[in-house]
Amino acid sequence: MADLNTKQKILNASVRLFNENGMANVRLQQIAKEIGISPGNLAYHFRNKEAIIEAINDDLYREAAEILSTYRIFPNLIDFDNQLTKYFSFIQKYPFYFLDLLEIERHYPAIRSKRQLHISKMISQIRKRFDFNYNRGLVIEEPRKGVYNGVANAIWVLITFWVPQNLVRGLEKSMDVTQFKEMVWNQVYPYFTDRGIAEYEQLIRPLLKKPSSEN
Amino acid sequence: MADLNTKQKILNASVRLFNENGMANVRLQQIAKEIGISPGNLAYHFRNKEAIIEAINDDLYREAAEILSTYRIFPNLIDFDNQLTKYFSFIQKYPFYFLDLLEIERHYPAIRSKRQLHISKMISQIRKRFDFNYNRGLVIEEPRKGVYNGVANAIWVLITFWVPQNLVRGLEKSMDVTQFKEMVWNQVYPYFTDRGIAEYEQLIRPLLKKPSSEN
DNA sequence: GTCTATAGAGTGATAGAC
DNA sequence: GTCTATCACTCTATAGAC
Repeated sequence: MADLNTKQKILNASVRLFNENGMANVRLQQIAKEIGISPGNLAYHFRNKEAIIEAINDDLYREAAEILSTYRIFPNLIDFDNQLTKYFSFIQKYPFYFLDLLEIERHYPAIRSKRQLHISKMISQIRKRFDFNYNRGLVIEEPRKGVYNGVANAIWVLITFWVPQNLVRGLEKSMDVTQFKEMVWNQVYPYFTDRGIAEYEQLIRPLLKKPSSEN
Repeated sequence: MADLNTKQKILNASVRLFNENGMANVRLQQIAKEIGISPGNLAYHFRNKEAIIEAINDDLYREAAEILSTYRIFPNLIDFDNQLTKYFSFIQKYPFYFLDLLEIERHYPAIRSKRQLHISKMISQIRKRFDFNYNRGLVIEEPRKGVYNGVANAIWVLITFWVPQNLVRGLEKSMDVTQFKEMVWNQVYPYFTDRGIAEYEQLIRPLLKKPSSEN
């Protein structure tokens, strides 16, 4: 473990520096210096900066796709809660990616389409949960056409930006997965039926109890 | 109106270009070219790029502060709904600012403290509305300490990032103020008392009816 | 695979004439 | 107030030795 190959060292250092300084502000020399190699050597392993970013991007989407793939035949409330837990860790691992999204899209268009596709999948998966839970009688019928699309969109915004923005504001201390999940669940709450509220209170609410601070 | 002074022309062109390309990607020469002046002339009016950004920032905060200042002695539900309408226009006017937030903070620290202050004011004003409406019997008592701070925070994230992110995703067509406001109101909904729900349905819901698309 | 050294392409900012 | 010309600097990418 202590002796990773140079290629992997470069990727690890890049992610670390990107998270700290933002992608646009990290110089190739800085990455090289960070792991004690020369700029020339770095260029030997990655043709250019874009190649580094694409490699990171691939890793990142592999992880993201894995989270999405846990969507099951029976996507109940607990299932979604589990997914949220995983997303929380994921976003904490790559905050730069969500803060630099627009810059990435502008400078590396190849990455853009991949991302747009993933966002669509994510939102549509969230959207499908409404249909599923409507059939189970846990959420009400869509009040007007497009409402649940809107809610799914809001959930995506919160999942995607709540963590990085709190990091930027220096609130990492007061940020925990419980708060994150409760916030997301609040998006669904207005659309629960009585049965939905009952199931939520029984299955999910207990999971959102703050762990005692003495730990 | 057609003959603004050069200083104002520079600011207008800068905002336009920043919105299109992102602040970091707009060259001083590009701004100069946009309004048909030389780079030297631009430098005469603004010492450097930071001076341009600070001037825009000042305008921007003047507008933002004006919206916040409409918080009244009697901040009822309609009052908040009005504020949301104003915020929606404001954010549409300066989307670059919310997308480039992190870059601005990194490169122009003077701007950072102003922004942090404004965010705090905004969130704390949202937070105060919960106390006020608790006293009026429209929202329930805070279930646990910190919950309403969390909701106020989520509302801020949504107000701040929903519009710019939908612009980035190319969804400006399907984006309207009604959808925006309904999404924000959904944050409050889980905490309404029965009386709160009644007042919401009576006063706010009618405002959220989509205008007929034939217009 | 790794190094040193530097070419090449901008970009922000300035000098000085008009 | 406005212009042209250019300096000083930064950063990416490459050349070529080991």
